Amino acid sequence: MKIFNTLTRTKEEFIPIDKNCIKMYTCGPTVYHYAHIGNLRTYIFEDIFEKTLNYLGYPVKRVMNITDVGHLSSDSDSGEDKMLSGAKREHKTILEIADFYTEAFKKDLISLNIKWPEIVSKATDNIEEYIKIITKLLEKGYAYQSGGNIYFDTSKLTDYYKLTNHKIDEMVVGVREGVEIDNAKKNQADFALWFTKSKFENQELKWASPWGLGYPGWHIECSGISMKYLGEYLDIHCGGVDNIFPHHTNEIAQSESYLGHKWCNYWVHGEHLNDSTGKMSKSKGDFLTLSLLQEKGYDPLAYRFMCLNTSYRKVLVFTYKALENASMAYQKLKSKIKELEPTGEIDTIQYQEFDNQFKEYIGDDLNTSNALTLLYDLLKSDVTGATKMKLIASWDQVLSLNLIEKVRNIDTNFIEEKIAKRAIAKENKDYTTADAIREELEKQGIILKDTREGTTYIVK
RNA sequence: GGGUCUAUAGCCAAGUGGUAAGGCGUGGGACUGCAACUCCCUGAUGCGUUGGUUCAAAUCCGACUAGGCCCUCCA
Repeated sequence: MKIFNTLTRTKEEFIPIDKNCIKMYTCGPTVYHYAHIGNLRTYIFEDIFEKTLNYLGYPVKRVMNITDVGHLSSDSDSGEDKMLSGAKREHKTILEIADFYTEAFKKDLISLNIKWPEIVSKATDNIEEYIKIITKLLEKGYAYQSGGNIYFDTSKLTDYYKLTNHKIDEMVVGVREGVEIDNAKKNQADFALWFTKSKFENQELKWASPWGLGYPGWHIECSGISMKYLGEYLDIHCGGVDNIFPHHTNEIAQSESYLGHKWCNYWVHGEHLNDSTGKMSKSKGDFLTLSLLQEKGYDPLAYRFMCLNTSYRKVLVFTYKALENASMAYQKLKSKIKELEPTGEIDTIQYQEFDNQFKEYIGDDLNTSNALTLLYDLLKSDVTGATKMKLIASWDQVLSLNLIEKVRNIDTNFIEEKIAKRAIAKENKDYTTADAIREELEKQGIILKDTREGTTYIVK
């Protein structure tokens, strides 16, 4: 398959280290609040990526972290810890906050048919791993102690900015408001690996380390967890585009300095979901959660469908009009599929042709848009119903849109009786009764359809 | 200021040199007691503007315009 690699900024042929076990790491959430649907777009993309690899015959070992400590709102020793501010906001302990929002996140993923990664590990469960790495970085001279903290020395690297092409001399310090200059750092670009002195009085979580009681920096967490579970060589590392700098840049710096060789071959980033004013954030405007969309009557999978209609590498602007559009399209697609009957034999030649085309599309940098178009082409084609249904069921392993739902058990006698009663009412031109029966059944998800040959029904 | 990405019909969007996929919506029709569902028909001489390369450009190159994102919070 082909995939766009941020490292080279080109679409590359994917060459696995071991085709029998693809090693994939995806950055997980900081569980200090609900996820908004923009956050979730990234997990939809990663889910499609993992399932595409599976569909093309590659088993995947995927690891994801849960950040429950150390994520400051600034990377110098300033700003507030996100977890801490979440706890303060809700008058709970950090552990309570972490557990609560981890569960909420899990529910969101289930609603969106996103597979829970094989290994999910909490930042706080791997402290010894970070200490091991930091110790070695100090030994090798890539890190230094200053002002009570341990920092990574970015001046030791010549290719620190290889992921972004940033030019150090052109960088503007403090573009964002509220960024404080940390005087303990040797270079402005240096980042903290371990904090021992904390400004926060209530810093609940601290661990013993060779440098004193403290807690890890944010970036070390992903390197530590990744190397612990996936070893020294990684095939794929994913995340949202916002992670390219500084998070992934720093991960590369510390991991490769620690290992002494190249760490990860493919860096793949999902673009953001914006609103009409630009980037979506939890602090500004509507805080769009999945449950809010559900309250408004939208199926979470309609949102998944909306994401799949375009490329993961393009900014998607969220509007209710766009969601409405996707929702209608998704419902229509499902009802079309519902009317399929598994008639005829499975035409193996046609099956292969369609399936190969599908693989070509999703294998082309996850072109889900073309994959969906192929689905419409299939529905319109003259292949047998049995072939169509088998293909759709198979493709849905990747698309995960519940395209083929199990028909629930229904009392056919009951429906037939109602239809008969309604027919009599219609004979007598008693449309009030006829419409009442139609409505009654509709409430139970049974849609009547009057045709020349009589009344039939479909079950929703 | 530097980096990076984007611009295709009312909306979402594919397209990577061979003459503009697909979906939603709109309008028309079939079906219906009326509907809903479904089905059929219906859209860009045109791909931000402008030069250039080429037999051929939405696709390649230059300039310009508009906008997004990053430059130590984020997915």
